[in-house]
Order: sequence, then C-alpha cells, then structure tokens
Amino acid sequence: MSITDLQFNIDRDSKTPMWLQIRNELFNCLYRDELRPGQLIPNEKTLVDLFRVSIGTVRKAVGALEKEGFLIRKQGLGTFVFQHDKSTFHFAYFHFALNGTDEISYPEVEFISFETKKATKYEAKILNIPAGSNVYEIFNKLGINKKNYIVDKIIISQAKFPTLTEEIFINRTNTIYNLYQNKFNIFITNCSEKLKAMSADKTVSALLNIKLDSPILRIERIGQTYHNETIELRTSFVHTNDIDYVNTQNSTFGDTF
Amino acid sequence: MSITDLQFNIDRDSKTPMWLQIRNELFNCLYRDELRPGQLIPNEKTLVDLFRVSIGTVRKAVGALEKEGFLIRKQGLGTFVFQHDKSTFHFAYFHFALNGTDEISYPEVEFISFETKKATKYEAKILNIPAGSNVYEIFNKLGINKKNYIVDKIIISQAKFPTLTEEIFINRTNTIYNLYQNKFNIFITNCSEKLKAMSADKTVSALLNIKLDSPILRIERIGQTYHNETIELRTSFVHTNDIDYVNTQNSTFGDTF
DNA sequence: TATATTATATCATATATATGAATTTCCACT
DNA sequence: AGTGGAAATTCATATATATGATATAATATA
Repeated sequence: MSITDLQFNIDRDSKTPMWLQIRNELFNCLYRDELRPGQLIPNEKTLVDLFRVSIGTVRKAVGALEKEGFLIRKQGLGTFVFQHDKSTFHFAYFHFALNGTDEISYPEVEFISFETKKATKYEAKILNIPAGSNVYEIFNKLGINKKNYIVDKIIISQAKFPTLTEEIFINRTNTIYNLYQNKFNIFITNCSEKLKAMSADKTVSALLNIKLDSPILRIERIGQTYHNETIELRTSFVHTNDIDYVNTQNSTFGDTF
Repeated sequence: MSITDLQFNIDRDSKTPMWLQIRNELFNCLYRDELRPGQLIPNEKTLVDLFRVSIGTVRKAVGALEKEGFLIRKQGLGTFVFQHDKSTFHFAYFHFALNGTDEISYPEVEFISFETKKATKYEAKILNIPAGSNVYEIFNKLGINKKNYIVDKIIISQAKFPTLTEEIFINRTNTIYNLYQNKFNIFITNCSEKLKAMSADKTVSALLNIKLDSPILRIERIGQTYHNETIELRTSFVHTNDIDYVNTQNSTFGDTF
C-alpha cells in the first residue's frame, strides 16, 4: 500500500486553507508511518495529481513541514522524511560547548548500566504509565575531548520498547533516537528541558570524579513523539566547570509570534 | 526621505535569487533605520513597483523577514517592523517557570543600583571596547509571585548610551530592550546564553536571602544587534529551588538544517 | 574501460492574475 | 451624536505557467 494509492479529501470550502489541509494529511502519513524516516516522498507533480491542486499549494504545504523539520527537500533529488542520525543529531538535543568557545561538538558516549526496575511515582506520572510499571533505567557518561562531564540517566517504559535489551542498546551503531526510530518505530519529535543548579550527590560525584556537594547542573529532558506522547525521561547531571550549556536565540523570535 | 523615494538595484542575472536580494535590501533598511520599530512598511503593491518584480516575489522576501522575526504581517492592516515591547517580550529572553508548571510569566523587576565604572578586561573583550572604558553596571532583582529568585547584572558601554542616567533607566515604562530601541536607536536582534552551576557568593546570597555557597545557576547572556555587534552583557544569578530554566524545542529542528 | 556528453527527474524561482478575508474608514441614516 | 453598512485598503490563498538549477542516469565517444 503506497501513499499514492491513498484517497485524500481536500475540502475546498473549508475555512482551513487547502495548503494547511494538505500539510495535515501529509503529517498524518508521517504519524501513521505511511511515510517512513529517510523515505523519498512522492514528487510535486504526483502530489498535485493526488490532491488535485496547483503546484504552488503543494509547495506551500511541503514547505511548512520542511520548516517544522519533518521533511527535507533536496533540489534535483526529491523530498525526504527526516530521520534521526549522527549527521542530523548536531546540537538539536545537545547543548554543551567548552569554556570560551561556541562550538558544540558531538559528545563521546560511555555506557554504564542497563537495568529493569519499577517506575517511581514521578517517573510514572511523566511517562503517563501506571505507577509501578516496569521501566528501563539506563546510565551513560558523556564527555568531550576524552573528559567526562555528564552523567545521563534515561528512563523509558518497557511496554513501549518490549524487545529492548542491554545488548541491543550497547550495540547500536547510531544515536539513541535513531534506535527508537528504526527498531521501535518511535520517532522523537520534540524535547523540553528544565534546568536547575544542585549539589552533586555521592553517585554523581563519584562518576564524574568531583567533590561531594560540588555545584552541578541538572537537566530534566522530556522527549515526546507525535501528539505530545511522552516517550523518554532523561536526567543529566553536568559538571560545568569546563563546559557551558549554550542556548542561542537568533533574531527577535520569541514564543509569541 | 521615505523608503519609497529610495532606488533599489535588483540584479536579475545574479545567482542570488531576486526574493533574497529584496529581503536583503529591506533588511538593510531596517539596519540603517530607514524603517523604524513599529513602523508600517509600504504595502505589497508599492513594493512590487519599487522593485519591479511580481507580487509573489515580494511576498517571499517579506515572508522571510517575518519568519526571522523582523517584520510582522497583519491581514487587512499592513506589515509592521517588530518592536521590543512588554507585549512581545514574552519569553523571548526570559525562560523561567515555577516548579511543576510550564507557564512562563512576566517577571517582577526591582531596581537595585546603577553605577558607572571601568570595564574589566573580560567585559571589554565581550563588548568589544577598549580595556578600561567606562561602562554602566546595573543591578536588578527579578521575581515571580512576590518572591525574588534572580539577581541580574547588566553591563553596557557608556559610549553607546551616552545620555543614559539612573533616572532614565528607572523611569522607563517598558522593557529594557524597548528603552535601548526607542531612546538610543539600538535594536537587540539576538541573544546567546551560557549557563553554569556555581556556588552563591556573599553578595548574591545576601540579595536572594539564601545560604552562602548554595548552588545557583549563572546565566551569561550576550545581547547583540545587527551584524553581531555586542551591546549588552547580562549575568543572571538564579536560585533554582522553586523555579526551572525552561528550554523547549519544537519538532525536529536542530541548528543544522 | 574511462571519460565526456546528453537526457531525465526533481525541486527552485519568477510572472501574471483572480478571488477571498480581515481591518479600518467613511458616510448615510436615524 | 450614535449606529449600521458600504467602500477602500491590505494581506492571504489559489491557479496556471514558464524557465532555471541541481543531481543522477544513460549514452556516446575516445
């Protein structure tokens, strides 16, 4: 069943503009996995025939999804579905630069542990699963230039990753989000982070080789997929003496426009 | 001298698309202050005649500047130059939410002090001014719901704000960026923030009424205007027990697309 | 076989035009 | 003076079409 066999209903009298209706139909194809990460989508002419609109309208719809980051257009080649990848990973979800620089490099990741446990009340609430459900708790250390600055704790629901094992996790050859996407059909579409300053506890100070009670940055990141379904709770503990969390806002953009 | 009297040169044979040339010409009008914050820009028909292109090309150029946040289009009214304002301030440069909420509210600002001093080496480097130049050092306390969580230190070059006084600063009726924009013709176009965890020193702990050496978040924010000219160095010291620094990234956008 | 050329597919830019939607302005009417 | 509705202004959507730029595939040539 190809996308070109599907029937699309565009209501020409709707108050919703046609380009937005088309954008939404295509978005639903992404959500329903009829268009998969990395896949080439039908060319503009085909979409024109599918939706029975002019090419300008199709281009506006595809352009919207491109701006949102779901599609990637390549002149001369075609339009592709975005996929999480080492090459596209760059800084979308990693924000650290060495002191005095603005360069955000790809971190080195060192595996620590992979356990199955019962979700705490808080974890269950965030992940929207029954209290006491099984979750995986995965620890990693992240570093730059051979020095570790970050301890990462990942909590994900076992129910959503039923076949995940420590081996699969360790032997992945790409990013964690790429693993979610390719092995479990879960596509992380947005992340939200909350930062606090805290004191390092025994575990973290030992792992990062710093003094107990050193000030550290704690980042709680919630990774979601389509329709704001929360998939991952990731907590990072960061020793920020040599690195900074960098947040750049270009131009006058706010959240309000 | 109105913008409609200006001569614009669009090179139809350039490898740069015409819409981008027009976008750049309009951007330069903003930069050169020929189009001022809040001002209505010429309507699309006028721009069509000015640049001698079709309306689609004009709309693409204006649309680009709108996406960048420099212009705001209002159907039925016209297109306006963005201005910093309490109503547009919302969260572009303020990122804090009370624990357990995602709501970012407008902070309460309490003035502490306004001094003229010599720039430190570091401040001079960041502001790109001679070492030892005069700068204003302004302290504020920021709070939410009548409780102060943030101490803010602003450093700006006296040379760029020659007529600024404590009275003018205190008696402003709008945001600080609005003051820069309306009284000094300096328009902040982008901000970059670097975050670290630290221990509260004597001054900060006293101002925030917390224990000496409590872990705090330090935010170093650099505010720039057109062409990355640095205007402001703002350092915030934040007690994060009750509030979080929130950073939300919608969809799959990274910095790499 | 290796290289240069040509053809093809696909997205990008640009024009011209028509109609619709949102907002303000103005004027007739009470 | 106040109200309601028509007119004017401006941006938004949509169609139809032509040409250009870019990348790949196929073909011809040395």
